[in-house]
Amino acid sequence: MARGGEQGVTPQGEDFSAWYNEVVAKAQLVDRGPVKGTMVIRPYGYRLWELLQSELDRRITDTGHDNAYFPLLIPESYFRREAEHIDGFAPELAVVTHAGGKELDEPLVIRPTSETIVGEMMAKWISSYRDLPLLLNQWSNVVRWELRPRMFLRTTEFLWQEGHTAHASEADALAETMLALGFYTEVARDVAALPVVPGEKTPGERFAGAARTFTIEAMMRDGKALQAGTSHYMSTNFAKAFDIQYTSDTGRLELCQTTSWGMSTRMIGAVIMAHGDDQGLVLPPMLAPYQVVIVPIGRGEQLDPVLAAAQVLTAELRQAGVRAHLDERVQLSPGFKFNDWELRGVPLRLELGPRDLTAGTAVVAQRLGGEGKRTIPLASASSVLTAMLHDYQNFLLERATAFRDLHTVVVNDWPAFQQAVSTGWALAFHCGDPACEDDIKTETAATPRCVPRDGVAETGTCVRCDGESAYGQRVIFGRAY
RNA sequence: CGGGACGUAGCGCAGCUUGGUAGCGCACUUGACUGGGGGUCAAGGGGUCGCGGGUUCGAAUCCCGCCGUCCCGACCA
Repeated sequence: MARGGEQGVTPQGEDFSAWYNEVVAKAQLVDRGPVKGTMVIRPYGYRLWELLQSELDRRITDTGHDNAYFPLLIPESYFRREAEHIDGFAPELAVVTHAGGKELDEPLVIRPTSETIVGEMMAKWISSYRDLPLLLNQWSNVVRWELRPRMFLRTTEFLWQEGHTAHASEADALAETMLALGFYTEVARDVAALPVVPGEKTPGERFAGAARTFTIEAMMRDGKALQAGTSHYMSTNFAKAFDIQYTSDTGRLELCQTTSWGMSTRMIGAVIMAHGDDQGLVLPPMLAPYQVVIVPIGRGEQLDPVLAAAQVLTAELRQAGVRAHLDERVQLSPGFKFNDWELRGVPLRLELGPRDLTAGTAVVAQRLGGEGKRTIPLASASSVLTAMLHDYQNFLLERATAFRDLHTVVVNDWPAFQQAVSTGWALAFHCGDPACEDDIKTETAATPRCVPRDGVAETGTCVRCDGESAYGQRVIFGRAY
């Protein structure tokens, strides 16, 4: 077992699922709920979501979006108005048929997403081009009755942010779609230390009812892909279904162009699977509920001055903007606490004992990537730790980027493709035929993850069927969660 | 809904082949010693062995049925 500071390894293959479930439970992020696929998010796990939420919400509201709240229960008839939307969501809807002691005249759907009810209200709120753009966002919970739930990645109920906007022109709506994709790319990279690849979904992977679907794809430590955020351009599909219209400056009645975009608690699963190792969770400082944990050491009368100094230090660090936590649990040994906090992903640990106190120092250990333990002067603790947290955040991003690049292979033939998607991603030409996508999935379990946004314009023949490349560039294929 | 595994203390498991009235580790309680990498010793508390039926003097163990969970697929943020 690796000690703090050493490079951790993550179990591979079949052991990866077991490892993931164990980490989620041992780090005390969640418990299983009584209903299959639901999770009780514990305080430590919820704090991760809060920190992610605040970073994302700032970017959303700073760009002119307003938070609002729409009802959890949606009349079933709303879903029927957009044909593709209902087709896509029907199998996973949870429906309330009884309430108030009797059967309802019309069943109520527990929202799986809010396009329909937001669309209904947008139609009432928009009448002139002067009302556009309408930029709304909602923080909410949604329910989707998934066949195979998995903590954070695919729970029956999950928390998310859903943006819904209406625009006058296609160009404005597309710009909005890309703006949201940019929020996600930035939050993933700068907050979660995930080097995601933004790009467009192929037609077969599009959101039900969307004209174009964009995604950010993250690579997990077993080489699989995870869609960590998504942004949709709806064209006038929902505007037609819900009569979202405006009178233009030339007096003509026009349909709005709408968008929707979301990021969910799945992001926490991505962080666990992209950074974690056999010692447990690895958290980037920006997301860590506790960035520094102070473990006081000593017994009996020796402990009192240590505790007093630790309390002063904790206050100082908090003053300096560091999320510091003093572990005052008397019944546990220091060694136990070291392991406990490593398991829970805390970036830095500060050991403070009688020997340090007389020397005016403390011992720092970094969860990953450091050079073992380091002794620092107490007087400069806050500046040293702040710098270390900054470096550690960058280190995790660089490490994840190197991992992703190492497991992404440019391929031109089928054997190389099969090899690449068995351990990571393949960059390959594809014909765009859904039947060919299905064939590839049957053979390798890999699906097209996205057409990368920053891809190089290139042409070639399909890696599977030798047909003409459909996207003018290479497509990322990989197995996915 | 297919394919596989498993249900025994709060958690993780052994016992089942070859029936004899339940055990181990962790956790919990009390005390002492301890405390710089998951402490030691001592004493304790806690279980309708998933549910129902059958065979038997006797079932956690053998037989039949049911229920549930997890993993691999199909659905998906």
